[in-house]
Amino acid sequence: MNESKIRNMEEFAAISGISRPTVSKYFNDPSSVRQSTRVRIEEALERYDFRPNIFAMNQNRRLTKNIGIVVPYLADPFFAEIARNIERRCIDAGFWPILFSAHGERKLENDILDSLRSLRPAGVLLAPLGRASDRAAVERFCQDVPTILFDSNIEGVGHAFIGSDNFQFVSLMVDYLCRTGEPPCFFEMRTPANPNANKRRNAYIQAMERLGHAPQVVRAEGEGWGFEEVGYIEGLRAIEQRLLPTSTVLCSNDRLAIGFIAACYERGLRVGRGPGSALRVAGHDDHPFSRFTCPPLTTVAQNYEAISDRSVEALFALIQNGAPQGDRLEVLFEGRLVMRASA
Amino acid sequence: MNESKIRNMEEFAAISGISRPTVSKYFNDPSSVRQSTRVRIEEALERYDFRPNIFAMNQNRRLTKNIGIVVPYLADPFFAEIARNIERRCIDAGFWPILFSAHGERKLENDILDSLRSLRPAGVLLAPLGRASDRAAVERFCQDVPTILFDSNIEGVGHAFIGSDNFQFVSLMVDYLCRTGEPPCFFEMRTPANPNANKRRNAYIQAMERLGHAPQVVRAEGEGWGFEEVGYIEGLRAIEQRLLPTSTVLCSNDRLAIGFIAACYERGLRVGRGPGSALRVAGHDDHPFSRFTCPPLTTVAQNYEAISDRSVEALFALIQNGAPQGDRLEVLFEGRLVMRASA
DNA sequence: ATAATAAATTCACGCGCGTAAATTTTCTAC
DNA sequence: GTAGAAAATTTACGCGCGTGAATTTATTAT
Repeated sequence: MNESKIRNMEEFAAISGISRPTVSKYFNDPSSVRQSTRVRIEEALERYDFRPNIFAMNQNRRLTKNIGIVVPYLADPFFAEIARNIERRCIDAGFWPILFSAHGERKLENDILDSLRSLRPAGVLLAPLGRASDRAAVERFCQDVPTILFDSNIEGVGHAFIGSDNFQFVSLMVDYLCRTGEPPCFFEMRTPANPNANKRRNAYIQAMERLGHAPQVVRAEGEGWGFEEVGYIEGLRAIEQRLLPTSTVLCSNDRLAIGFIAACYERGLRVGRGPGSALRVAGHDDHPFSRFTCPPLTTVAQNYEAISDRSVEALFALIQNGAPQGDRLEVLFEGRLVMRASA
Repeated sequence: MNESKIRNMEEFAAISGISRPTVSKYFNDPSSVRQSTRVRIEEALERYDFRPNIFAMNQNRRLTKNIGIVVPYLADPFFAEIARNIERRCIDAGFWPILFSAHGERKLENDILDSLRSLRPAGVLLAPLGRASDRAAVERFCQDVPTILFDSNIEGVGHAFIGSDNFQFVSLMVDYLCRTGEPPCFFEMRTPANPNANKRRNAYIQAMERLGHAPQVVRAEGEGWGFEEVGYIEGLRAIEQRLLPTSTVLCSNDRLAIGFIAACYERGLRVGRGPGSALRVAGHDDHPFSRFTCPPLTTVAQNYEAISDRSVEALFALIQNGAPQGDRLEVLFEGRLVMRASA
């Protein structure tokens, strides 16, 4: 490879014997130029490895190839995994994904939306904070930028929502738990950050009533995104103060369950479904760490890949075709029961 | 606030009654203009909320305000936490951090460096993959872009390295374990992805010999960044095949230990330091999840904040003063023993 | 071979801002 | 009040590329 002293597209066009506008066309869509031209450009490309200046490109294009990915809390491996999937799809489609985390903070989420706006992205995939989100701000943003919401819904905001069917998740698990033992109580945070939590509680109540059992919700105090910590602290308290009405505990999500199991262990309560076990514990999400709790956590698995794939797909459609004609798209994926040793 | 129909700096300069070049100066450094001018600009800014076009800014500036942050594996909450700290510092200093994860893949790391180059960043904070990194590629990159390596060192590459003192980590733990019970064997991956692992093994051997014990290394098979999985699978195998020469196991890192503890639990081996415990298990790093294993994991805590702070500090110095005169800076922070129930 | 069509090229302008040089205004000190 | 310094302004150019209109060249059909 010749040393690349190519400074701009002008020079590159010169040495490859093609006009600059044609080269420009090539970089925006290689298939838009004649085959013979394309070959010549690509040959020159191998010898000189030139890349157009991103800033100049983005300045002049009506729409950039940027795609924003916003998650509420990146220290949660669940979002890291989803972000990874999404990133890959975007890159494969020739886009430039940029990842942001709100780190659980409302102000940061708003700042991110502001930054994103000035990046003039082709589209944005947004998993909002939920309750902590600034609904008005998100709404304004979605009016300016094609945005798909995922994981956590804000009713009526954004051009589509892709997530999980929380009702199906919870009834699946409640059915299973009732079928195999004592009906569960429901362990959740009193003021959950995520709107999915509310859906899950309601689904729990509904499922229990359907089966003819009395629903019993145990509420943990605590704020923020340190769910394991809350599950642990409040698990200890629940055990000590005998707040658990049953010996089967269905946690609103796996991270709470991870903390709760740690509390059980510390208090010498054996978790599991076998004889000699004091307590059954289950969760939702199939968090990456759920396989490594002691005992491994029985849970309902989110369909990570389906969610990320479908979100990206919806965004691409939105970018190409503009806002859809009909209603706001909502896709909810079903979960899969993952039976492990904890319940 | 008046509706912002401001389309560019020209218009904004006009309505605020200041010349465009002066406004430009203001945005590059508000303190570089006269106080009275600054006030006038900021008043206009409140009424019209104009923001300069990022792409046009970056195109013409010698150096952008972008700072690249590259981590090897974002699904590891350790890196998510560090990234968060770094992001915040950069924003506070008026920079624009952009986060990338190599997701454990060499090709992706190289791609990221390529992308980063075209972003013309003021500087980059890079936690390389380690063994899987393309040394030559990273080296070339560091020659073009001011780069600080952190967490994982590549000898001689980059303008500085900020990390942890693995020797101190391990001797701290070995001392503790020997002082309070049987000397530990060392559980690690046979071909660790991270160069820190090699340092830790050597440190273990050295520490044991210093104390007059025979070092015993147990090697786990397995590749990649799914450390918990490896720890679990190989933990099961080690227990079944009675490969553990002692009843105290020092894991190379916490994620391995998390998997190992899960294996112990499954095999009915009680982990802990009390009577009735079959095995003591310890790790290194104080991974965010280590507090929630069963039992909670005894470990050596990385100084997350010191590492991220010092890295950012070193990068800013590098950006301002250019390459330093003397040797490549290497800063190693000491760890803190965190005694929990597992050992 | 010629006409009709498609692709490539040339030409020209614009995007929004950085920045340097020259000039004017404002500030500071005496 | 004036000289000198400092800040602001004016002027002018350039960054690297997108893009549209007009023109030329290449391709395909007749």
